[in-house]
Amino acid sequence: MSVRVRMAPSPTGFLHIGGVRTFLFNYLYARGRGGECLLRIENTDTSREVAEAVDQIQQSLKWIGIDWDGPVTFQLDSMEPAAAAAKRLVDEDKAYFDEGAIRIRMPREGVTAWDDAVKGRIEVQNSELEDMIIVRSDGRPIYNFANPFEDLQDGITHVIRGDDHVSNTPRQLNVIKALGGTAPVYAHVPNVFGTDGKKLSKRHGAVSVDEFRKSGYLPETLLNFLSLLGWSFDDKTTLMSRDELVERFTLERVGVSPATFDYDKLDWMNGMYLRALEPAAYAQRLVAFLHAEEDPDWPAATIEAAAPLVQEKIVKLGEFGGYAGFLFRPVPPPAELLAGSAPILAAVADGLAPLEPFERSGIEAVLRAAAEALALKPRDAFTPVRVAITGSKVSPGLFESIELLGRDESLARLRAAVALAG
RNA sequence: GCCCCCAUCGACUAGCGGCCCAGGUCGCAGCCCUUUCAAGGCUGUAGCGCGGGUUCGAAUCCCGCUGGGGGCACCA
Repeated sequence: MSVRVRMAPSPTGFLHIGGVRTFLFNYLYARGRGGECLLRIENTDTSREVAEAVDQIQQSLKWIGIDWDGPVTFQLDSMEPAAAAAKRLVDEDKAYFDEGAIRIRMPREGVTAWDDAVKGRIEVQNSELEDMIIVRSDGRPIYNFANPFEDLQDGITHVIRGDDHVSNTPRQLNVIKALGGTAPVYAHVPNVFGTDGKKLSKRHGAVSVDEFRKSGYLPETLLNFLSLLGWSFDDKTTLMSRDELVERFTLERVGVSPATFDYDKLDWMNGMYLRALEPAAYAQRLVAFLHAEEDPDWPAATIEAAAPLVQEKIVKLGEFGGYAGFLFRPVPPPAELLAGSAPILAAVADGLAPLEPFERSGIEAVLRAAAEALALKPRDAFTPVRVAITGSKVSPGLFESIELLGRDESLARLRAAVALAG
């Protein structure tokens, strides 16, 4: 039997990162076994909001690197056939009308059980199960009926979903039984929490794929990080590409207890991926990101030139502006950081004015000579220069920054700083 | 209230009866390197929720407790 799974997002706007983690497990499981991965939208209407959300969901999934097979399907489209199936159950006396709604007969004795691919065997006393409404009095099927009905229709072999569906499972199992179908394998993966042990939400930080993208996380980071939430390959491996994940993922190694989303570790990992990029690829991604999220007018050539200066330093592409924004706009230095440093600033300006060629090594020589002449430690001498040039005590390498800024602008900033330093 | 699930360093986890006075990664602290910040290198920090069993031996198995989470809709 070949594997077929489905990802079933609700079209509620943005794609939640916790949901993506669940989809990822579906995706990895199917792809690792040559199976199929379907995308089924669990919509209850066809409003414009839904259409937009569906669009968003697909874009987010594609961006992060999760693809699917066949056309996107919609739960709403199977409402009719599901209702018809419910009527058939009534004809077979497996269900009955109750005040206009249809209820399914649940077994009265014994247990309903299944071997969960993640949690192991789970049993529920049938006495706990009530005859559940499967179709409303207005004719619309209920989720707990429509969902397993569709899984049957779609030939789903493995239902990999969130922990919160565990208690729905015995009901759905009985629906499937009534419909005469074979139950898929169920795998309930643990939830993802925020740092306070509560469901991951906005107040913990970014939660939608879109937010992560806009902050400058790489899709490969998110994919790798998400895979490690509730799953591990072994006791040592942390960094894995999508192909490696596909090859290594198994449901057996999915954990049973909930995981906490650790933003610090995500940042670390993104830094790892960012630094591992070839300089050219890094520059290219940086340009695309900045033009889309920061300022489309920043010259690509300047960004590319600045890329190597920040690659080792920033952990998210969105941090670029904070480090290298001084290359694109004036940055008035805080006067208090320049107090008493007029001599070194002036000496550096005088030294740089005639420098030829205006390059890193020469610039460094000028700065070091100026520091030595004034008997200043490099650290003490360079700080005011850094502040004058970049507007901050924290910046990319000073010499490279000056070279990139160019002689005219550098001298202008240094001389303005001399005036400020008094 | 009833039902189900879960429980290893602050976080993600390895561990599936002896290899563990518990290993890796993030974080944190210190040191080195150093023009700032990072990166990198080194060292360190910290954990099997509690109580009973079973066993020659338990983080690993069983029971109870406590603590989390989820569910009990003509919601999805």
